[in-house]
Amino acid sequence: MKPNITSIIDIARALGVSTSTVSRALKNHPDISEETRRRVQEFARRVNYRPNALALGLKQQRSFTLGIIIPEIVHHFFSSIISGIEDVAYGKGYRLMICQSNEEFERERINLQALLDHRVDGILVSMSKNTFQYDHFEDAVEQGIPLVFLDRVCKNIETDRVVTDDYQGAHLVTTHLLRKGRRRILHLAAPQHLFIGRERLQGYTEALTDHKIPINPALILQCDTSAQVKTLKEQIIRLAPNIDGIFAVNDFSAIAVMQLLQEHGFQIPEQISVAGFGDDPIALIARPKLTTVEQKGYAMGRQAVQMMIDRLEHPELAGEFQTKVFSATLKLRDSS
Amino acid sequence: MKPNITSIIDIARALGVSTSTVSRALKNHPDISEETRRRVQEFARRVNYRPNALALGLKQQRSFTLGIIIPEIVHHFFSSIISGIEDVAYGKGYRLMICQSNEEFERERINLQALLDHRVDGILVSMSKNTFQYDHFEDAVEQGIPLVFLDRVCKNIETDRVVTDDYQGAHLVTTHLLRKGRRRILHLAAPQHLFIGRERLQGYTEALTDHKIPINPALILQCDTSAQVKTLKEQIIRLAPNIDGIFAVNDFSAIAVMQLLQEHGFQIPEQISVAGFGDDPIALIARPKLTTVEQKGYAMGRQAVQMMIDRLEHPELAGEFQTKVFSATLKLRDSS
DNA sequence: ATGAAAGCGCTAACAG
DNA sequence: CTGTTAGCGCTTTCAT
Repeated sequence: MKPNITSIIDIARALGVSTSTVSRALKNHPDISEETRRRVQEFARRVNYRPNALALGLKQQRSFTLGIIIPEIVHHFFSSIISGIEDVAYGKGYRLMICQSNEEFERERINLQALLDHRVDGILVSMSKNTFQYDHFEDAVEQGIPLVFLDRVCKNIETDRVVTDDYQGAHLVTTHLLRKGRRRILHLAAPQHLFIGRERLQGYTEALTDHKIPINPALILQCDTSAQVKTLKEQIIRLAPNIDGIFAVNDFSAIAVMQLLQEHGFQIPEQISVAGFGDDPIALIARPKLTTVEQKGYAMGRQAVQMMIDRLEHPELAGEFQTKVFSATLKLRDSS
Repeated sequence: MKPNITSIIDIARALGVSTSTVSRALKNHPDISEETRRRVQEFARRVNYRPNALALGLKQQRSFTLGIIIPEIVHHFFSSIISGIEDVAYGKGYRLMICQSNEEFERERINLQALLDHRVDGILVSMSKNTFQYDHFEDAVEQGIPLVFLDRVCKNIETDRVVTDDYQGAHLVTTHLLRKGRRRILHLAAPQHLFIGRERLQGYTEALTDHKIPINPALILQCDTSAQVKTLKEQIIRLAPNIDGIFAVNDFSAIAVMQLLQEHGFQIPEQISVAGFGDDPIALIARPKLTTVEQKGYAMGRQAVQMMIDRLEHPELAGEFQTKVFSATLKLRDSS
């Protein structure tokens, strides 16, 4: 930040007017004479004047910057969310500060604080897997910073939310497996303190119940990463001969388990049908192509900022908090 | 940004001292009495005081924020870069503003301007594919904002750079294919205005030349996305019977072409060996697993911020600009 | 139609 | 050891 950047003061000095005149001329204030406005704007353009966003933010108590905290940017779902957010945010003149929690609570807390320090106008959050306490979110809300939770929502905090209908998606895909004649379906579940984990498990169990199939707890494993599939390798292989379907809570574990089974000679989908959740691009790379549930990350991101900006720009019609639910659709492919 | 956030002024008022005393006490200035320091710090902690980064930035002409412009966050390579950047930047007290150009020049220009408006201290850039003019970068440099180019460097601008040894990587993988006895190797190339495109092509051609194999221009196709593989489908299939190897400029096109060939009955690697570049996680999902060149995104990101922060914090030893080259290593897998 | 002055939150030179 | 003052860049009353 070198001093050789032009400020409103430089322009004022150069043109022999006051800074207030320059300020007004620049934003087409009606009080300013045509002549002065022209001179100022022309000069500003010539010297490539750009307002200092820091000064603006300080003055207006409004930074036109939004914060984002997501678990891991490397996951396609989250990066799609970011793209969605970015596309509408930029269009409306907002900038973004993006942080990753890396699924760590402490990092999430620090990130949140950093965003507050920078006086962002609002924060979009997808909670880390390892967040079990919520004071940091409460602090933000108390300071008057609106939050919008995305996908990984925090039920203990009253805010706007944007989620996938996880229950419905899980029900949908489990039902699909059942219709294919699968009866002994293994569920690779997400941690149960996560709302999405509970919802997807419930979709699974209720679909089974709808088909009068008793729930077998031995067929519910907590296993939501490919690394965990490796860890639980033995156990899964032991189960394999006795199952005919798998519903994994995301595509990573779905593909990992599919490949594990293939290495052990199981035919997918002939012997075991496999389905995932999320429709990550890898679902199309895997062989067989993975049946999965589409989750509309990009659209969810757009929706989330939309709600945020509405709230920021129309605090009067604040009203109640909203939860926007995106329904999930089945992507039928070759693995089931 | 509600006014109910405590400022240094509130603390001063509450404790009956001046704001400068508070400011000094907070940063352990030696002039302040033990007693006052304790009182101030205690109070600050109690009311959860946090300095306003906007005010700080304005005052110190230094925002402790870095900008990043990358083509697309959804690509694993770029999100790894971001993770690397983030990990060291946060450790050193810098925050990040991340922007995507979506491979559009105009978006890149706008993003750059937005970052300058926010008075970031420096900008890390990986150029868009469609950037053919560089005035926006020059402007930044002229304003005294240091740039560091990452991977997609701009040769026309004098700055620090962090790159993969694309030439060497391409030479390595092509040589590998040659050693496997492949002689008619198709190269799916990146656009030639990109430095990486030229370097990888050159690695390919020189490896062939080293083996006394004449370059066949018909075996060089510009095709660096899976979408383009689809577009060039017919042409590729027509070539297929006459080739025995493929070196693709990245893993997306490598896998797309591999799957295209498989659908048309070609055996990989028996009939045609395929190799990519980048070592994206999809290389391990594809079947056969893709031979590729590892590109150390995370490490490159770390290196790039490191150089940036060094430059910012030690302008005195500014010296010449540096280019840090990461050598590429071959990931031998089943597709070759 | 324009300018002077105050203030957003903070720091630092200068005074005492 | 502490306070006063000025100023970072900008907006906005309030005068004129």
